[in-house]
Amino acid sequence: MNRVKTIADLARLAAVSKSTVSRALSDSPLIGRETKERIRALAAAHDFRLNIPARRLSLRRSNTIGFVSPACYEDSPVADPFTLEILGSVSNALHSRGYDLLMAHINPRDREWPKEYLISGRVDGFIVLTSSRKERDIAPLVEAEAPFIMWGVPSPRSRYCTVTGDNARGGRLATERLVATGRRRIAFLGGPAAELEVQGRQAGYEETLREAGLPVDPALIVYGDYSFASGAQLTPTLLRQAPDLDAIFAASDPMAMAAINCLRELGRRVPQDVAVIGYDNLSMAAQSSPPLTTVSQNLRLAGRLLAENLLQYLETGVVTHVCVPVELVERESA
Amino acid sequence: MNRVKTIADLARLAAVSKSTVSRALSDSPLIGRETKERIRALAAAHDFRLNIPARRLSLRRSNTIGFVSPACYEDSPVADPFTLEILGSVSNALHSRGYDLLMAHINPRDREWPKEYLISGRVDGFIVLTSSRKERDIAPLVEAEAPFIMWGVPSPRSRYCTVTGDNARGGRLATERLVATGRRRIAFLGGPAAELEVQGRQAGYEETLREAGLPVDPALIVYGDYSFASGAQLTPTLLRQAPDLDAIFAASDPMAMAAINCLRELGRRVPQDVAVIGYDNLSMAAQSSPPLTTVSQNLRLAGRLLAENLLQYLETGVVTHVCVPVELVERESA
DNA sequence: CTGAAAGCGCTTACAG
DNA sequence: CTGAAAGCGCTTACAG
Repeated sequence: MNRVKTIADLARLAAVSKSTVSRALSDSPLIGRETKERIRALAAAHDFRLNIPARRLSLRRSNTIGFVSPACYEDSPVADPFTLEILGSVSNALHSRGYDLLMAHINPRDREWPKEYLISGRVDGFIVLTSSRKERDIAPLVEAEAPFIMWGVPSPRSRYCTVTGDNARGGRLATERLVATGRRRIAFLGGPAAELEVQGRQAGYEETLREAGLPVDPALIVYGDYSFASGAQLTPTLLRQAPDLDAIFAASDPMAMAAINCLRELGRRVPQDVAVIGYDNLSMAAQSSPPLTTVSQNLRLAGRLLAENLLQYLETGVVTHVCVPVELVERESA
Repeated sequence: MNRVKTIADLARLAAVSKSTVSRALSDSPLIGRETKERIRALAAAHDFRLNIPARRLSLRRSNTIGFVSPACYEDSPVADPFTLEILGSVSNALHSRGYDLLMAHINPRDREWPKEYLISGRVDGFIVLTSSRKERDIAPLVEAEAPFIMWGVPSPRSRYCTVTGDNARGGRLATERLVATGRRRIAFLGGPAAELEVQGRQAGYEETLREAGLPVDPALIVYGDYSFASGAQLTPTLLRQAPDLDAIFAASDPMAMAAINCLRELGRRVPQDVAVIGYDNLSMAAQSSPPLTTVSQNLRLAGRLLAENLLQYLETGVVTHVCVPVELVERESA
């Protein structure tokens, strides 16, 4: 028995036309239930799969989304655990909508990459995760008029879709918890100062301090880049500038863990001497020792919204900006 | 000026046939240098890109590789930093050979996924990274006769390509370092006991102990799953079974960092009281505090070999098994 | 060196 | 409800 490779083969077996097979497989209402079932059974029996490149050519649509992240930068890939966690939920959401997920390979010095993927029909749009170098990665997309959605706070007058966390509220929740447990010298171990999400969290942090009658002390505020490395580097700085600090609100879980590590090395106990709160609730947070109290962004939902709102944009052209809710996950570090 | 979207448009502009345009763009030796340059200049001027789905249909080859990893399991995606680091180098290597990288979405309870990607022509082969559930993920691939390459030690009588690290040597290098610095009660904080790579490392560990005249003590040996979580969970066990341990050789950098964290929490200093060595030299290793001494597997090279050997297999059918060299990166934790 | 033509395997407007 | 035919945009054997 020779393999059934094309709808023509299947049509011959079923003694119908290619059109009918095509319609039966795509569940067209034009085809009678009985015919449809017969053809589908035949297809299943022969392990038949539609040829997808042919389908894409015919439909002039790739049903593929490009994932843009520093993990696939050409020169210096950045391995950020956040990327990987959100990648999983994006993949799930796209899969259930019948879309493939392509890792876009980016040369940050080149502005042609969106065209390379888009004009060539390899991708219908992009999901962009680019924590620290937003402008640089976004510009070529805007220039190429590429359909895309970004994780992060939109810049004013942006015409692209975004999904973001509620940063001001995240900053509030963390700071309120620290204030409520009696901390008075609370440090802000931030991400890049230029980022709107960092500013949002800082605003939440400062408001909460003021409401509690605590001063906002610049010596307690530093900016890093979300990485473990920057947490390890900045914690000693913080301790030097403010030896009496009794809490740290970090911009990411890796930063929080780096901070805990440094604090212990320098003889401070966590949470007794210094309470620490992270951000994102990555899988590592629950397993850290002590288990990390952290602000959860519901990355599962975030991934789904990134996928669904981009697909919706492709269909309708409607630009959406959504904000996923944020909650404090209380564990032992604060 | 209306967009130049197909080689037919370009052919009209250049006053040649579609065949000539196609050949010029694919750099065929049949075309004269002058004609070729003229056509290519025209293509560049109009931002022309070949339609890739059409090309794939015509060539009956997708020029796309599927990346299989627990990061995209349907039910419970696993965010392992190792995955992300190797993904970057795989992406680079595939890109420079003209291949796209698709994230395969896997339902581990379903054996159809390789066919779904392969028979439908979406993918020419797979790169498989599946640390802890090898058999389960490999079986459907073997069954579907899918071309693939795996990161890891091949099981006996396997007919697929592999790239692996030199585990026995990794185990030796780490243990030798610990012995040389005077440690006598060295714990093995392993990965899954059933894995050949873990057995390889353990063999290197035990041999080195014996050569140094030290006993192999079962109380010093435990098995986890490479994750930060399992490091955090098993370090107290180890300490209970062997309170006098003075070194830990961990199966991954996250495990090593979890161990350091626990040790400090329990009042042991690192490296003074207990030396710790990790595995993989992920970016976090250099930034840990103290900076982690670790066994480096050269993931850059590993990624390149995964890509190149798979492509070579697709061309020639030659099954390769290669082993990337391993070296000890000496930092401060041991 | 160049071109006309067939073919890759789908989808769908059109006709019945 | 079903089929014949055109079309999606490439590549390449064949003929010149």
